[in-house]
Amino acid sequence: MSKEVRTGRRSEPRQPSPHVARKRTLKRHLILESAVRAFAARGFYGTSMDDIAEELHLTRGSLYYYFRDKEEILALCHLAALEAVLDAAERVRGACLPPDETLRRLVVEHVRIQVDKFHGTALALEFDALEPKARATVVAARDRYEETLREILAEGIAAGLFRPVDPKLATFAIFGAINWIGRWYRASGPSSPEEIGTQFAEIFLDGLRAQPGAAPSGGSGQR
Amino acid sequence: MSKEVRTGRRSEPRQPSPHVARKRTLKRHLILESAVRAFAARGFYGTSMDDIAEELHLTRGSLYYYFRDKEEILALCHLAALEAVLDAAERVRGACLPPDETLRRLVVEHVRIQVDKFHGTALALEFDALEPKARATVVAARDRYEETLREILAEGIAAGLFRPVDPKLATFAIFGAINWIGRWYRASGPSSPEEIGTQFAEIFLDGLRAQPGAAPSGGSGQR
DNA sequence: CCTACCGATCGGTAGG
DNA sequence: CCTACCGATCGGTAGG
Repeated sequence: MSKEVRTGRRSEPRQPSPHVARKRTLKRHLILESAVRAFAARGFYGTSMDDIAEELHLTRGSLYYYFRDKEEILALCHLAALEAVLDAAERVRGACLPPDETLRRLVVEHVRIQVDKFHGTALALEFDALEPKARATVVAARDRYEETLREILAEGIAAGLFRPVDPKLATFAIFGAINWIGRWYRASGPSSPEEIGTQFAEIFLDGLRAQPGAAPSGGSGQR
Repeated sequence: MSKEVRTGRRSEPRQPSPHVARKRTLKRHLILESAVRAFAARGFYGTSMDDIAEELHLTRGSLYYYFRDKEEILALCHLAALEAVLDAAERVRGACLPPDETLRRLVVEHVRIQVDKFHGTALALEFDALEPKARATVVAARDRYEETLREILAEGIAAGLFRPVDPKLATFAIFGAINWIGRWYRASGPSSPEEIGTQFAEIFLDGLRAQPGAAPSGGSGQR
């Protein structure tokens, strides 16, 4: 918060009152939410600043009071999404569960965050549109998350719990399936985010093929 | 205009010579290939007609001799990709193999087509940009392909070869993983399209989890 | 007369 | 936070 200098008797222009700063932060949140919706629907280049401003009953120009430019809004959308899944990954890993259960929970959490908070398109936005510096920041956060997933897979392989797949390709497959959700998911559809996450985790963990020992249809009573 | 006056008994203006028509068809192919590359790299809205024309040493205006507008180009890119994977699906299904092997081959073929012929982004383009009629055509072809995949899954489930997953969600998972390839694949990377397709098929068919009966690391001599 | 374009510019709209 | 604009660039089309 207030770093060092008390505002003292004179209001410094750099230091708005807490009340004003809070209002500004809230508005920034609203704008980013509107932007995520628009970007998810029509992509970065297909979304105008008017699109983002419109549903907040603002005009295009006002957005530049809150954000430097369109790219900054895109970068912050990405970073918010990545922060959310990185938090989820830390929480899930903190539980110190076996790699398969860790993976299952992370997939479910990631799907839930992606769908509920980012309209299915959290990490699927085009950060190629960002200038090098902002892109580097976003890519670094994305790489941290991908690395977390690869670690979980590597641990599972080392423990003999997972087959010796290529952790990179497996990570891309999982990411792809989750990031693609935004292209087909509709809130009015038959599947809830929880059902999607649970099914996806099941497919990635156990595959489509029935276990050789399992009965085709009648329960084997294993569980 | 003098519509009624025939120019003589030969050379109808509507019917160009076969040689000229062929040249035109070839040129159209070249333009579509350029467009796919550009759309894959920067998306539909991020690509200008100049971008598409540039690498063919044409000017923007010349494209309008070959195509009505930018949307038609996007629609034809989609349809070419869908035609390719639909052909592959027909070929693979024609072999009358068990559902698991059919699925494996189709995933490998789809990945190969997607990467080699469409720069990883064959079915991942934004057809929301199309006007209703063109979009309906593209969506119909895409639905036909998705339906094919769902049928393979349903047959496998009916045969007891696949676990009773939701065929729709499983199809979306497979599509997502494949359509996401364009976001990370680089020809200079370590994995060939064939390796990617093979690994993806393996992950979807058998999952990440090691079989209960299989040895963690030492070969069981099964194969 | 037709083909395959070009140079220039149209009306609109983007980010800022 | 809006109105009034800018430099540039967009998709698309004119005449030759």
